[in-house]
Amino acid sequence: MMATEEQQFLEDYEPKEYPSVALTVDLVVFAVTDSVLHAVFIRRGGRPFRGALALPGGFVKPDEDALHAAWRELEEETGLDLGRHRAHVEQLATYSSPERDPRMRVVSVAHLALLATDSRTLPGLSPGSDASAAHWKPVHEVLADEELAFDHRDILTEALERLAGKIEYTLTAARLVPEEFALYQLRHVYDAVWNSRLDAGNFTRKMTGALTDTGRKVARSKGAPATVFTVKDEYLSPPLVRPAAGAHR
Amino acid sequence: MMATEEQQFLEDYEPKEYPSVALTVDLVVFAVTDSVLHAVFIRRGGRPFRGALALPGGFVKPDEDALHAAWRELEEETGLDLGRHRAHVEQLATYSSPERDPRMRVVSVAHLALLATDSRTLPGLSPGSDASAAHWKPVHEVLADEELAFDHRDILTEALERLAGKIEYTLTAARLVPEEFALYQLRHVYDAVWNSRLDAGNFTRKMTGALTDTGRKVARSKGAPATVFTVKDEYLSPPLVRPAAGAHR
DNA sequence: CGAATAGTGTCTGTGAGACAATATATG
DNA sequence: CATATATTGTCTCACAGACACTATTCG
Repeated sequence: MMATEEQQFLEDYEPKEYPSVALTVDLVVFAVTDSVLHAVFIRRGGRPFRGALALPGGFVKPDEDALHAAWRELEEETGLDLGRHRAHVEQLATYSSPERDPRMRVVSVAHLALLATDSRTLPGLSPGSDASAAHWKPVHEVLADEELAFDHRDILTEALERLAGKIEYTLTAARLVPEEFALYQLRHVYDAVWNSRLDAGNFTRKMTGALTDTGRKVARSKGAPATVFTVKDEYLSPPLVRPAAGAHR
Repeated sequence: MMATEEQQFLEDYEPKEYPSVALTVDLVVFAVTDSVLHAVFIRRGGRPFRGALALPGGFVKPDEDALHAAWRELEEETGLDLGRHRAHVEQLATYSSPERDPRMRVVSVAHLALLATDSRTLPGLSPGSDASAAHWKPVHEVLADEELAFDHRDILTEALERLAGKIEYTLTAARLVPEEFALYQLRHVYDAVWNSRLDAGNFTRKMTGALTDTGRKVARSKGAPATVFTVKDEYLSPPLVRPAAGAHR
């Protein structure tokens, strides 16, 4: 029996010495303040790509899967208290070019992380031992002006496109806003991600179907008080349509 | 300088002995015949999961990325002449649970592959050295009746959902028919994937905007001859909406 | 009061979906 | 001619988007 299994093993995995790689996760951590989409970056101190911006990340440990590693790194690298920020983490894509890290073969499973904010202040990054100066930066400015290490520009771009697409047909945008929120907060998330100015009236009508009215109101600096909502349905039907700016790739 | 780099290396990659994994690709290969969606499976001869169906796959080599490995395995495991079938391959997701293969730590990057058919015959699988009895099976029947090895049921389900979602707003369905095709062929793809019966008239009107009329016609066994089209736009605007059956998840 | 904002009302155009009508092929 | 299919036409309903309007609050 044992011999059979061993034989079978060899049959399935022909090469006795199979290739092995180092497995990491990279994180695109998004949050929105004042209608501006921000992400967490780390300024690289050493080679390669010294001085460039990089995404937080780290190794996947032997006893965890990639998603678990992403959550752990999110906590370690950013020093965030994730319970307070109702984080959402999902897998994006895997980057496996043999040349993506000049030092060694590193395959990275990129993840998208969304943190809730009150629309005024970004989650505080209290640098832990790992966190070498992790800080928030406006995503669109970074993409326009900054050099990004490794293939992190590709990862960031893909993360942005994923988010922009996903909020069309889901209430994923609510992950970037407190559990109880006013419609203007949610609308600002859409504006930040889509670089748009959605009509407040139409937005109200289309969203309220998927939301629960708490009955409470919240005062703004000026104007009428806004109703406080919570999410009822995770999916939007019919979907919201992204206005012209780059709708198709 | 050399010392600095070494020092920096250690700074970035703290653990001297970083964890390593075996990296593989798994393939979900789809094709459509007579309005039925099929996929390629391999009946497992040995443990674990003896007798269960598995997806084709294999190791990612040291000098290639996952997508390249997927193309290579598609050729090797199925013995297909890919040029003839205008294959489309894209990354799906990465499966990294430490227990997904009881023998060792294997991380797999799942890929979706689409093969074009003339709607009558499936691409012939000429088993190469690797291909231990790879064969086509109807996807919905397999999901209903068969045991699937490892986490391949999850992978297959995710592939199906990805395809079903993607053909809503792209002409990805055209990857499953010849380069020049009649509308009924394309419609049969939608019916196979969505398990639907789309109205032929409405389908014609919505599709023709994204297609180029070749001017030629093709005769059917009965009825009027159908116009032959090619793809003009890769994206559908406005998108096609999937009818009720399982629209949301 | 004036300015700003929330939420509703209204109108118009587009298009989806159901189905009829017409044209074209086979046997 | 009977039947099957492609393609176009027609009608109705839903809704998106633009924008006006009302209500509510702050200074």
